[in-house]
Amino acid sequence: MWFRSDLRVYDNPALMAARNQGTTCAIYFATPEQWREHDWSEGKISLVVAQVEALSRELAKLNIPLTVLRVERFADIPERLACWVRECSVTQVFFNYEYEINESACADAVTAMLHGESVPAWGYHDQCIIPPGQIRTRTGGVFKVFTAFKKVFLEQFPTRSRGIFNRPEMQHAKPFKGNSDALSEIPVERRWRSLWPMGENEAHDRLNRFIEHKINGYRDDRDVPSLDSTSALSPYLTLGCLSTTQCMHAAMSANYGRYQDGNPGVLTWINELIWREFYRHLMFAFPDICRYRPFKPETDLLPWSRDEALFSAWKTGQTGFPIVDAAMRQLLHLGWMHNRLRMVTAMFLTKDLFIDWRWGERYFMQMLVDGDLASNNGGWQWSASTGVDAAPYFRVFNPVRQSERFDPKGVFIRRYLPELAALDDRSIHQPSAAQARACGYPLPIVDHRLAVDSVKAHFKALSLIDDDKAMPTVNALSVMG
DNA sequence: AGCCTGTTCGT
DNA sequence: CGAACAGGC
Ligand SMILES: Cc1cc2nc3c(=O)[nH]c(=O)nc-3n(C[C@H](O)[C@H](O)[C@H](O)COP(=O)(O)OP(=O)(O)OC[C@H]3O[C@@H](n4cnc5c(N)ncnc54)[C@H](O)[C@@H]3O)c2cc1C
Repeated sequence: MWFRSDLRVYDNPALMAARNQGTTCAIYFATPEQWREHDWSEGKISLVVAQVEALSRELAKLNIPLTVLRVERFADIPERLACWVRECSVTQVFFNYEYEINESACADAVTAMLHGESVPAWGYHDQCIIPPGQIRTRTGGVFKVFTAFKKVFLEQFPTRSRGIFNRPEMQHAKPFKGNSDALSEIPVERRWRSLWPMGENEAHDRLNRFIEHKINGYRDDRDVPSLDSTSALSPYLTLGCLSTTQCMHAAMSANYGRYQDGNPGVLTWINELIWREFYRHLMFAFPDICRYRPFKPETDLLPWSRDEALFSAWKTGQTGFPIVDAAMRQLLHLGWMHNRLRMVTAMFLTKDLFIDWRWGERYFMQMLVDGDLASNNGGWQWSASTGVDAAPYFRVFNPVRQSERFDPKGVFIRRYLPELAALDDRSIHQPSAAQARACGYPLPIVDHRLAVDSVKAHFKALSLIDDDKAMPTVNALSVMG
């Protein structure tokens, strides 16, 4: 069994298939250089190391030895894997598919290399509730609108989704001794492990606690960051400590097994799981997502700003907009940010500062413990209005309005911006110049109104190009300035 | 899962 | 003078 971002023994299709074929051993490749190239955060790397350690203990209980090898890049994997296969006399290899281009190319190269050794390699779909590519429009196309995708997803859920797999049965004896020493060479930070304790049991506990205590209120509370009312399961899902299939079934169990009607909290949470599913299916269909291409190609013509000073103020939480700054400091502190605030901060970067969404996408990836290409790219292209089913360009968030709506008493702002704690509930969303000075807090780095007017003009110029195909692109752009 | 502005109707 | 709604971006 070749493990990647599917670091669990429960509900693991490839592991189950391997075990059904006979005596099983497991391997994991730590690829620090590749992780760096993929902008994995320090936190995510620390957590993956912790999770592989935890996995090796879980596998040991089943008498399945785990070997951890360190190579720099994916390109080194096929040969090392083939070597290991020979050494251990492995006759078949099992793995779960990943849909990012480099990950899937790596699995293809592994399959080809092993084929040369007459060792078959079998891939399984584990990341999606319904395997990508299976949800189709009537004409066989790919859904680009979420609500349409969701409708068909729910219709086909009973027939196209797999059931949950149990943990495989214990083997009578370990074929050989495992070795995860290579993990100790990877530098990790303690902080992340205490913020996000790893282990499959931990993930299950958190899922159960969420279902027991929070899912009923999820519809009404999910948008209020100070309530901590969401599951915070995303880091566990990203590493594969838990599958979305397990989440789906857990949610249904709190709703008499139903997924289309009943408990509104459950239905809203399932809706979010389907967003994750939607973005993964899209990445499978459009792998160009991994090449920093926007869904709407014409938006590449927008004259995005390259202002490093503004970008830096955003990154460090010094924009002078309290809700934005509190959110960015939550990201720095936890390696995680509430969904509402991801939208607010992404919208602020791309619309108020008019900075290229790819800068933000990359920075999020470098900071998040739940960094996931499909969801992150989906979220950024939604916010930047460059995506399929994205926010229309004119539907711009006002950061102060968002703050008043979703943090009315400033509880969240005070948590991350203690320097503003003394301000009253009304002005904390938008301190006056005098208040800001007194608190040692920056003045707003942009005029929201002006910024919004200008960004709308840029997008409108684009739609002119789009409407009038006869007009050469370059001319339209130079007219716009 | 938007926000602003203007209008109309009621108090 | 506020709520409710419509329309534009
Ligand atoms: C700009 C931006 C960037 C994002 N980057 C990431 C990312 O790198 N990794 C990531 O996992 N999510 C990302 N998201 C989606 C979402 O913000 C997080 O999944 C969510 O905040 C995680 O918190 P939670 O586990 O408490 O979510 P819950 O509210 O408990 O939802 C449960 C699960 O559903 C999925 N989910 C929820 N909302 C979304 C969504 N909007 N899109 C896709 N999946 C969703 C997640 O897997 C989440 O763990 C991003 C969203 C935006 C707007």
